[in-house]
Amino acid sequence: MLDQVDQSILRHLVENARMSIKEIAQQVGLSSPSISDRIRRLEERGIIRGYTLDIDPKALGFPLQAIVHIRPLPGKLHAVQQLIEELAAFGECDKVTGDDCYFARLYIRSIEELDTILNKIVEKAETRTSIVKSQPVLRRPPPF
Amino acid sequence: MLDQVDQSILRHLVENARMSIKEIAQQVGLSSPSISDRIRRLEERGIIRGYTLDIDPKALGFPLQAIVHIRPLPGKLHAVQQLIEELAAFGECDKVTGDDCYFARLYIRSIEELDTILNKIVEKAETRTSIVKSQPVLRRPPPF
DNA sequence: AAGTTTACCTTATAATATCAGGTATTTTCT
DNA sequence: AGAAAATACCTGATATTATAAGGTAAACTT
Repeated sequence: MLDQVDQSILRHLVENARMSIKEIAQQVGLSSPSISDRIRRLEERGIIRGYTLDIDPKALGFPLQAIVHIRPLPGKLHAVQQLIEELAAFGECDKVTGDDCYFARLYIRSIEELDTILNKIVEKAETRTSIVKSQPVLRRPPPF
Repeated sequence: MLDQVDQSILRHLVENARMSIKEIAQQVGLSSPSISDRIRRLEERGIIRGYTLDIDPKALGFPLQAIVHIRPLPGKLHAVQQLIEELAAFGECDKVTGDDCYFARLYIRSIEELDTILNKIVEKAETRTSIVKSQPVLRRPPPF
C-alpha cells in the first residue's frame, strides 16, 4: 500500500511539513518532480489530509488542559454537541460508546476558567473533569 | 500579545502549513519579507512549535479508534507509561488527575485488534475502553 | 532633541518548484 | 508471445518563490 519511499516522504513531512521538495528529494534519493508526483498522489488518495501548524497552547496563554467527560441530559444531546463545537476552548472532542457520550479536551487559562466554561453546559449535561498533568504521547499518526 | 497580522498568519498556516509566504503576504497585505520575519518571530517565541501533516488514519488502514482509560496496578505506573509510549498504536496519551491515570487514543484496524493490543498491558493495568463513534471536533488550536 | 529600535518597504539575487519531453520497465490486452 | 499502454522515473529549461541587503518612517528611550 505504501512503499518505502512514500513512508519516508510521510515521515519527513510529519517532522516538518514545510520541508522543501528538493530537500526531501535529496534525503530519499529521487528527483524533485518524482517527489512532487508522489506527494500529489498521497493527497489524492486521501492519506495526506492536509498540512497544519503545531501551536503551543502554553505560549498562547493556556497553560492548562482538562479532559472532560460529558453525559448530556435526556433530550439535550444535540444541544450539547453544538455547544462543544462552538466553544473554541474545546480543542478536540470524540463521541464514544458508553454512558459518557463525549470526551473533550479543554484549553484553559486557569483553574477558575474551568468553572466559567463548564457552567455553560451544566444545565444540559453531567460532566466529570480531569486535569492534564502531563502528555506522555503528543498527537502522532498511526504506524505505517 | 498577538496582533491582527500575527493572528491572520497563524490562521492561514493552520489551514495550510505549506502555503507560500508570498501568498500569505498577499492575503494579509504586507510584503514577503515582513511575513517571513513575523513567522520567524512566532517560531522564536515558541508559539509555532512546528509544521506537521494531518494524516487520515482510515486511509492508512485504521478505520477505528478507541479511547482507553488506564489505571496502572500498584508499582506498575512507570512500566505502563513506557509501554504506551512504545506502542505506535497509541496516537495520543494524557496523564491526568484522578484514579484513571492515563487517557489514551488507540488506532485500530479492527475490533479484534483491540484485544491484541490491550493484552499487552492487561497484566500491568486495569483498562476501560470506549469506541469512537464520531469526532465532532477534530484537533484544533486554542482560540487566539 | 538626538539616538535607538521597530516594523515595514523595495530591489536584486539565490533557491526552489513546475513544466515539457523523453526513457526504461512493468503490466495489460489481444 | 508480442504490441500497446501505463507507470515511475529522469533531465534540463522556465517560472515562481524565498531571502538578503539596504533604506525609510514612526515610535519609543535617554
